[in-house]
Amino acid sequence: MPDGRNAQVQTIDRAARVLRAIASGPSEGLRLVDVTDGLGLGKATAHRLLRGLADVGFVAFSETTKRYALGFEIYALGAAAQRFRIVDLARPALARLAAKTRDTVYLSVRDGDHALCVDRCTGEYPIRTLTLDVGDRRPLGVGAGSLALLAFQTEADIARILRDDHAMRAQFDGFSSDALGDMVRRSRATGHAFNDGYIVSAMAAIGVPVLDPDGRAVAALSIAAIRERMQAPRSDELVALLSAEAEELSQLLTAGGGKTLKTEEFS
Amino acid sequence: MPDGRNAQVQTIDRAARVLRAIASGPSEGLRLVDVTDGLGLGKATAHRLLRGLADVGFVAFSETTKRYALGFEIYALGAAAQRFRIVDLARPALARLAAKTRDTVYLSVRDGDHALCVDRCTGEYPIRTLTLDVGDRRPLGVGAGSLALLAFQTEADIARILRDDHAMRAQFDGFSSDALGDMVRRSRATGHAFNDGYIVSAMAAIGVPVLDPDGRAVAALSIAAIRERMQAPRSDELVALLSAEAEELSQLLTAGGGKTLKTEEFS
DNA sequence: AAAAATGTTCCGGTAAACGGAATTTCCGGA
DNA sequence: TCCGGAAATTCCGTTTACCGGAACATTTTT
Repeated sequence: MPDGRNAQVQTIDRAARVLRAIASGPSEGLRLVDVTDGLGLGKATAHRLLRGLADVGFVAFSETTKRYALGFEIYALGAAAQRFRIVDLARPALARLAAKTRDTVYLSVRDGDHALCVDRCTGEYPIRTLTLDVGDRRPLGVGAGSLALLAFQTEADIARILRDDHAMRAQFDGFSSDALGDMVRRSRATGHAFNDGYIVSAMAAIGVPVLDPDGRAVAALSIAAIRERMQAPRSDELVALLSAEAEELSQLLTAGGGKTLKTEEFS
Repeated sequence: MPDGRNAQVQTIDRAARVLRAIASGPSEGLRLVDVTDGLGLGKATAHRLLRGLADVGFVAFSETTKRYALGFEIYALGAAAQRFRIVDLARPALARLAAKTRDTVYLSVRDGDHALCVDRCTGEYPIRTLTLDVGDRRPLGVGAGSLALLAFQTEADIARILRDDHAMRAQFDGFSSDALGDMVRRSRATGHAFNDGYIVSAMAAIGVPVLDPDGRAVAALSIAAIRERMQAPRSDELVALLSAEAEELSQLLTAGGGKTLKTEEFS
């Protein structure tokens, strides 16, 4: 189940489900029945939604094949979500890290007071530690990547988050304001975050921030593995590898930041 | 006005407007009032829609700044719209062509029986010919890019389109099935489409197909200018430039096509 | 501290969505 | 070419989910 809660506005919830179904379907598109069966909607309802989505350009309908695919407007909206441009830029780095270390590598960005996992790359080591799925959120500070993000926000922000966000960390053990404050301090000192089995005891993770020119974290690279693979000599190598890629990413971001691809406006 | 008709499903129509408003707003996001004022919605209505969109991850809400920005789900959907990957791949080519020729360059893809303009790059020549906006649709065959797309579909498809789509070409002069059939034949023979003022009399355009390995057009590059700039010696150069870029793009597509970026599934 | 602007919630009326069923279109097989 | 089944589309009476004015809360400005 993607997100537990559902439906403040029924139509939006359903439309979103439809779009996700189409997105995860074959590239030639879905037929009406595929949507109805997949989502348990009535034919009439699904049809009405699809037509509505087609009217606004979110899906494209092929008269000849009777199939629905994602439309250009969705692509254009996605391209306008500049905050996530880093996913494209970082993908090669993730792939390199996963290949070199054989472990699982994550990319997270800040989303409000949460860390949002926006990409993941799996290495070929046989024991996999898939703690996070793409799209998952964690309170800032909980997890290596999340901690790296938190530790390199502004001091004021960190203070506020430590103070106010206690509730959203309640379900995790060992993330009281004080404990987390210590972790933040250590992370700032060393330049990287270390999660030694705080969440899942058999595994550990390292996170490093991707900094903007002001030294604020705009993203975090992290790597997770079973604890045996995160011990002394290897962990240092991993920190070095991550830091190097993060540094390179920072430069890519500031370099490419200026010449923001300006797709012509609609509206 | 983006698309003339509106509202099969009111909520979807409104939600789409909201998303577009956010997309074309500042990157720090829009406030509730910005949305209400911009779209003429009531406060309660806009608020409900925004919350619904936030619930499904289409917008992200910052508690601290009270601003709404595009959410990760929209980005993920956009990235899943593989058909439009070509836009990113082609952008450098468009930029090069616009710089070299100083004219306006377009990228179009087939969308049903229409050509859909998916990107545009403006050269610095003082007389600009902005016939197409990004997002605009033209019946297949009407316009240089559109004609290039049509001419390199399968023979059966071309025949059907010539036969059946007369109605959608009615508002354009000189695009009867016979006339268009001739244009198609000429385009197939020469490898490029030429539009010598058929639509707007003072201007002309050249289009070339971007072919897949089977020789089917998946996109078209086109360039438009006032007719004076589209005469004999220069037009040949333009055809050569366009063809070269189109060829390169074809190879990029087939090369990059295999290793499709597989972002992990949500479900 | 008051005032203005913005954000959030409430709630009854009603338009808009719902969905079962009828109709039409499409497609594969004989 | 015709037929039968599956899918797509439309119809329409029912009802629910959305609407939006207004009250309330919060934030920002003066």
